[in-house]
Amino acid sequence: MALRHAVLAVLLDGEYSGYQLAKIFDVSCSNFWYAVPQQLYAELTKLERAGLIAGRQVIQHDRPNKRLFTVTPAGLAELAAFAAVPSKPSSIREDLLVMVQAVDRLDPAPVIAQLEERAVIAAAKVELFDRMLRQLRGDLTEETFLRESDRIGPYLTCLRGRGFEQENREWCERVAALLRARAPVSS
Amino acid sequence: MALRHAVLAVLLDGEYSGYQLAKIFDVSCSNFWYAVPQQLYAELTKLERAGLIAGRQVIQHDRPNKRLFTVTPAGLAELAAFAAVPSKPSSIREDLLVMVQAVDRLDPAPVIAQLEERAVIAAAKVELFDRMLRQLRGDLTEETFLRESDRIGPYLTCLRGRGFEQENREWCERVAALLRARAPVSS
DNA sequence: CAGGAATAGTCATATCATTGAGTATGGTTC
DNA sequence: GAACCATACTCAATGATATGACTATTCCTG
Repeated sequence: MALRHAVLAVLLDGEYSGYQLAKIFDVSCSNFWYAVPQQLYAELTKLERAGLIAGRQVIQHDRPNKRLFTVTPAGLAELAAFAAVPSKPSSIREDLLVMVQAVDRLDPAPVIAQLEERAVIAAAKVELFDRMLRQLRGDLTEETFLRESDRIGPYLTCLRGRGFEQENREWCERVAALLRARAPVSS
Repeated sequence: MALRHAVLAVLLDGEYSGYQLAKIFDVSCSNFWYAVPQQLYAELTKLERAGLIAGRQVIQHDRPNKRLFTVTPAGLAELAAFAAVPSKPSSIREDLLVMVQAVDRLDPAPVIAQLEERAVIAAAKVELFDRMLRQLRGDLTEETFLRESDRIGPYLTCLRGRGFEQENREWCERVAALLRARAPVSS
């Protein structure tokens, strides 16, 4: 029952189609939730049936028609109710950490390779988030923007995503260098 | 197919019963994977049937009997195969972030309360991880331990857990303070 | 004009995860 | 001695997620 709230939260920003949502929720740029398109289309159907969002058909001539969705007052109330109940911390589940946990008893080479690859990915995401942040705050300083803008939610979640990826990158680089130094391998 | 590898990775450290594993995988101290007891018992059954772990019955007189499990050579091979295939980054899914994403259109009071609560929880986990790290490295310095010990996997994952919670704490505190400053509320 | 990419979406299925309720034993505390 | 907690584990039902295969349209490129 949480994907639905993530969808509602994103639709607060404006009308989106399932396809557009799919891009927002994609791994490459989702800073607070991830979902595949199929999940989103299914969720949109449920949300519409529940009266929490309203869809309208848009006829297009240059590409397939689409349906754009907006949050209804009932949807906003649902979000408010969601925000009112205490949430549990999300659980950590990361394959790469499992590998590092076991690395003493395994060949470290593939683990090192993955750590280095992940560090690069994390660095790219940090840069992506930096671009998103700059775009969101326009020509204001961060401080001014956060004090005065009336739409800071996406900026704040983006900050969290940036912090996570920065941490991730530093850890991956440190661990990779360490494992390399301990067991000099060719790869 | 990832819980199974997490279980194998933990069982590398020694014999454990399902009940002991359940404690290790509990939210309060799991730094790289989380699972409820029922999942673990089910997974242990599957792993034993697949020959990846071996269990032995231990008769106890002061409390119920238990079964202790160890990784078999086949299990170690399975872990090695797992570490060899590239893993996907885990997806972010955090209720609290969904709330912050939507906070501009909601009453900020309950969100602020949850952020402050979460900051306290994160701070407690940082301290817990610090204690675990100290215990793991004994009287060695971190640098010496990481260079010379032959069991650094758990230490490294613990470092990642600490970094995550530290980041989390700082973000929660900052965002809570910011939202408080923007909309002075009673709560 | 064939092939591929982008847009826009659907269906089916299998596995995974969550939740709640149980069973059983022994020790401790009030 | 009743209640409660810790150990140790099981079963069942539901809900969420992941995976793969599909349909359809239009635009752009070679």
